[in-house]
Amino acid sequence: MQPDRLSLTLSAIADPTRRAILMRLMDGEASVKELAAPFEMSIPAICKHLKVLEGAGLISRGRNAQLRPCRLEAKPLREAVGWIEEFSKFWDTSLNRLDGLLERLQATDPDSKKN
Amino acid sequence: MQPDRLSLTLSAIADPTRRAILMRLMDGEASVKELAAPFEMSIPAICKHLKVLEGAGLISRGRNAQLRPCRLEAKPLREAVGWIEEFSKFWDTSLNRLDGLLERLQATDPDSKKN
DNA sequence: CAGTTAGCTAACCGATTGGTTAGGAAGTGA
DNA sequence: TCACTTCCTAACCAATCGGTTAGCTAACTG
Repeated sequence: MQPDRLSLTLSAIADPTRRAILMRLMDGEASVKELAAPFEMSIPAICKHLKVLEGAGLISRGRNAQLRPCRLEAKPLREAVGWIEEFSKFWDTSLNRLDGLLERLQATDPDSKKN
Repeated sequence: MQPDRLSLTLSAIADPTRRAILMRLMDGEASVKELAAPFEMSIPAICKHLKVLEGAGLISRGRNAQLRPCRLEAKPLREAVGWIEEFSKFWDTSLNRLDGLLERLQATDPDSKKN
């Protein structure tokens, strides 16, 4: 069963390497080599991550001489935001007050951050 | 390397079965059997999904006789919303106009939809 | 007590994931 | 032409994922 678009998007951004790549692309287009630089992994590994991101529609690729620059695409993530915000809405209406209360209670704890 | 909390959350909701379970839990607590009913898979399979959701902190479990009811938990998904909204913000400010332009350009296609 | 119900773990399986190395294609430029 | 750079695919590998069945515990019920 091929996964639906939302699942594709979410599993694409579930990987920290791929999120870091997306963050980097917020500063503008970048080549594969530039994207790979911060990581301790091979170029082909980065290529695979880029393929996943492209498959989810989160990036698109251009062509400039030998370079195949990547840039961000907006739409699919909007859908993900939509889904998650369904839940936000639910929690905002029914759980926010309890949530705030809990945080306040934890804040009264002197300095032990055990959670 | 154990994954960070955000990755845990996102990969938990990347699965359509688990999203359906969360949706169901928006209507209130439910037992494992109740949660399993709509699906064509075995109870142990559902148990595994519940374990993933619990591991991500998205649900918690109670105890009532033989039942071990599940309920939603709010916090981890908030973090996910936060991360994704970082991107929304970026796109809203810098890409929306380009986005609209591109859609208009694609709309040179015969009769196409507006939004 | 015996029998039923709810839920779990263990062991197993095939498919997918996330990485590697090797090697090749395509473009640049001496 | 030849060398170099950039990026890709192919093949492989270990680990994880998503499901199964079998069998167990714990709690209710007759």
